[in-house]
Amino acid sequence: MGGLRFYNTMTRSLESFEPLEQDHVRMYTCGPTVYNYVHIGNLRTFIFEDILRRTLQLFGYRVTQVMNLTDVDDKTIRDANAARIPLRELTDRYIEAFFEDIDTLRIQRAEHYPRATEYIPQMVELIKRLEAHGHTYRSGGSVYYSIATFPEYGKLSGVRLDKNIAGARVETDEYDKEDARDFVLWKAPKPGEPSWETELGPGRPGWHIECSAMSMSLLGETFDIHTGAVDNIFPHHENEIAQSQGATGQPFVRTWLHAEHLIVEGEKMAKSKGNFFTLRDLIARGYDPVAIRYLLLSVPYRQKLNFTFDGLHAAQQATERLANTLRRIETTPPAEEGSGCLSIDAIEAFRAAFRAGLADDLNTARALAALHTLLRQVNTALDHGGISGDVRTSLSHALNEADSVLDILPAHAGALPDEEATRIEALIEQRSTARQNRDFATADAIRDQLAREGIVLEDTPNGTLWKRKRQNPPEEK
RNA sequence: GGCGACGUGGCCAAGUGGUAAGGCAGGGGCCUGCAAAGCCCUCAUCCGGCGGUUCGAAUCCGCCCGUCGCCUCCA
Repeated sequence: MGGLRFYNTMTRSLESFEPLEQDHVRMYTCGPTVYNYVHIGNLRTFIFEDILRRTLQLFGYRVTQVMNLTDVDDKTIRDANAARIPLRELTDRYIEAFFEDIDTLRIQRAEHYPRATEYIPQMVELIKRLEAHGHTYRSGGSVYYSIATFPEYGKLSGVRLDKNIAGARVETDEYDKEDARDFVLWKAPKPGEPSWETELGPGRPGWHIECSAMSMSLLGETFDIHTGAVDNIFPHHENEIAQSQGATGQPFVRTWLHAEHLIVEGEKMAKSKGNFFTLRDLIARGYDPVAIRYLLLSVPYRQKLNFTFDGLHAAQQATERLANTLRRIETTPPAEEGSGCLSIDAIEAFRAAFRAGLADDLNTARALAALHTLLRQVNTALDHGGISGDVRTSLSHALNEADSVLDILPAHAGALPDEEATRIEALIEQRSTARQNRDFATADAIRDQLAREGIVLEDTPNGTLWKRKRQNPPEEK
């Protein structure tokens, strides 16, 4: 175990990772605000968190991951009101859609998905602790955090609020803050907004408090890793630190990891630019979820990821090639040990390179390069000496290990002799007979017919294989 | 105005002092009845530009040009 290195936003440096508990990592990953379908930018971050989680597991750690679901905020309230439905109905709908989407992308489930509205008592409790420590003030029925009482404020982001007021947009303050830099912990009730009766008075929570309350409730006052996208660094995570450490006096988080943004065709993704995509949009255009996953994980998380349809096409080709090679391995009988065979050394070199890539701050590009190199060696061996039974077992283990993190190889579907497959195989049988009789016209007619149905044939020394061709997405502009 | 990231072949991208991984696309060849799949060869004398440090830099320093992001609720 061990050997992992992560770039900690707090220290702005690469650090060796050691969890507080020897074999156990506790991490909090900022989740979605459930007022709409998640977009591919959100998913890039979730996939980074998935790779993080799986890498920790690969390196022997038990992981407890919490991902919050923000189900009360300005936008959820706005959209529920617009649709004239209860807030809960709106958020239930998009929570369900969220789980569908992460399943589609093979993102592993976290251990906990707390909803903000179910942690109101914990938030109130936390705010009371902050009050007891003198970090807050009340005004107009709201409770505010006084930045001036927390000297470390700004340490994570490097933002110095006193220095960048000029030029920044000046917010017209809807509430009554003493200082423009302060932020709200508890919002006074407003007409048309949900409100909770609490010891703080009626109202609803501010955005930042939920993450402090839920993370500490489920993971303890100090835990190992906190993640999100770069836009969360300021003010969200900065405020979380102020809230948590202001209340407990203990360090909040040991390692902060932040994913860079995804941009589209070189530009920030925005609904107004028409370059805004949800997972559902891409699936509807015929793209394969595994290709989308591949693309989103292929660029290391601290790099901006430029999402393009060319890139998605390339990802689709790459995943198809991986699948083809895997199929070759499975359908080729073991060879005798000999020259031209795949060596155990090649597999061990791959395992080392793959793990080294991930250990280096989740360098997925390096890990993928190692995988591609191995699979080329596999194909070369298959074309020449072959793969012996023993080597094949090791290969299989190594590939499973890699895919336990990447999850981009096709699932072993097993033999499923449904009617469709039976019919196709009967046609292939007819074609084989025709080929044996050198009746290529008939053979090709059968192949063409199947091709029109989206079935691709491959004649190999071990018989004719078939696969379903992925529907070719329409050309993008 | 403040803070920050980045600029490597047609596209994506690794590499942070020792002489350019990997993928996609392209070209040539092999295999095949023809395909498909796969393999082999090929594809950056060069890493935004100009200086500097060094025996040696894509990698360190300075300046310039360019792109992108954050600056109170956007992952």
